[in-house]
Amino acid sequence: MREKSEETQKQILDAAKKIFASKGLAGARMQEIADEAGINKALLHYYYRNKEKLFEQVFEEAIHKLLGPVASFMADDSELFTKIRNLCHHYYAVLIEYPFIPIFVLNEASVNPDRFLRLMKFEGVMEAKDKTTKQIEQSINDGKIRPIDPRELLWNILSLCIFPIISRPVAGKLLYPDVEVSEVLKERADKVADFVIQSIKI
Amino acid sequence: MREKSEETQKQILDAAKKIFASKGLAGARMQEIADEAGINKALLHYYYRNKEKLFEQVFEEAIHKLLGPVASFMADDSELFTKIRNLCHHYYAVLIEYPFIPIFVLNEASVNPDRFLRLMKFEGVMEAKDKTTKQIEQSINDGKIRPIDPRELLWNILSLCIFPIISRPVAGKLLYPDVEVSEVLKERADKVADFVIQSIKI
DNA sequence: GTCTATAATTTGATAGAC
DNA sequence: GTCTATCAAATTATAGAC
Repeated sequence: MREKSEETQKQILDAAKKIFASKGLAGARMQEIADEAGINKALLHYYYRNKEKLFEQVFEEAIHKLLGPVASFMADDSELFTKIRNLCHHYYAVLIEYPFIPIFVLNEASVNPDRFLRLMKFEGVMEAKDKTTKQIEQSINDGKIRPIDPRELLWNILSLCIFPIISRPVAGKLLYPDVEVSEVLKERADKVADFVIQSIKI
Repeated sequence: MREKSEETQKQILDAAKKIFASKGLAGARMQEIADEAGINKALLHYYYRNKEKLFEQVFEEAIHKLLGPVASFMADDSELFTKIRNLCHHYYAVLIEYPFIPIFVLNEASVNPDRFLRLMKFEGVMEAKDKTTKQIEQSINDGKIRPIDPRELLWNILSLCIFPIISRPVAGKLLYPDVEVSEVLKERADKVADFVIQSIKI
């Protein structure tokens, strides 16, 4: 079936991504990950010395996928409404694939906020944020959007992009009992962008 | 130091609250809870037969504090914008006082959505939601607000009320490095209500 | 590289003295 | 009611054959 190590490695990472996503770090079982990858525990440990290392791999890859583009999107020269739309789409796309990121980051952040802050600085998020902040202020001065604290606006966008992902299991059952929530989420990026733009446009 | 069982019980519940909130059910260790409570594991098991039972106790108490009043607010007969404002204020008021509840609930809800759903039904959240949903639809038909899927609107309000609380440590450092975030949060309820109403009003 | 079998460790839970 | 000591089960991790 499988011939190469690279192939197995990918299977492991995909399996780990899936299990970590639904169970979290503590709740995930190495056996379950091995099963999902179609191999056994021993081989899993052969590829990744321990569970912690495996998680680090998946997590850092995920963070990079999330924050790298966020910084790029915020730092580019597109018009404000376009930028908001791009940001929403990106957040939803990545977080649907790595839904465990927010909860894990938030858990860690409550214990050690500086660790995540360091990662954000490394990815260039701070400068990107400053640039977007200036852009928002400029848009207000130009009479393009109503007055609003840029920090407030950014926090709102983050809330509307991230919270639905982490609340998906319960909100899905509460609000969308008869629909496939993953489908709802896919369409939600654009609707959230609309919601934000509706709120700030003159 | 301790004389009575009631006192010990409270210490246990407070400790469990704290540990479960930061580690989740799977991540929490009975030893750690015992340490935090200033007792030993055996005594912990004397008060609560097993970890599951202890968790149930803490979880249900937290849910009740959060959802009971929410259901009342949603079920009352106030006008839509007033209701939105009330909801935002209530969420912020309660969650500023009990900031551990959301992470705690979301952690577990991701793993076991049905447990949370059962509690929501018990607290009467479903009926309250249905009533507010009808109210939103009526407001759209009356031309009072722009067309929007009620589920989408409710999910947005929840996001804007809950996410800032759980992201406070990291968002605070990112967005408000030189300000006291607790002060920002206190004023935020009204601003969030404004943001939502601005987005949906005609 | 991949497997089976097993060691080592963690941790929830209990027995029994005081 | 509270403790020390210990068991039993679950789970991570490794040894060693192929």
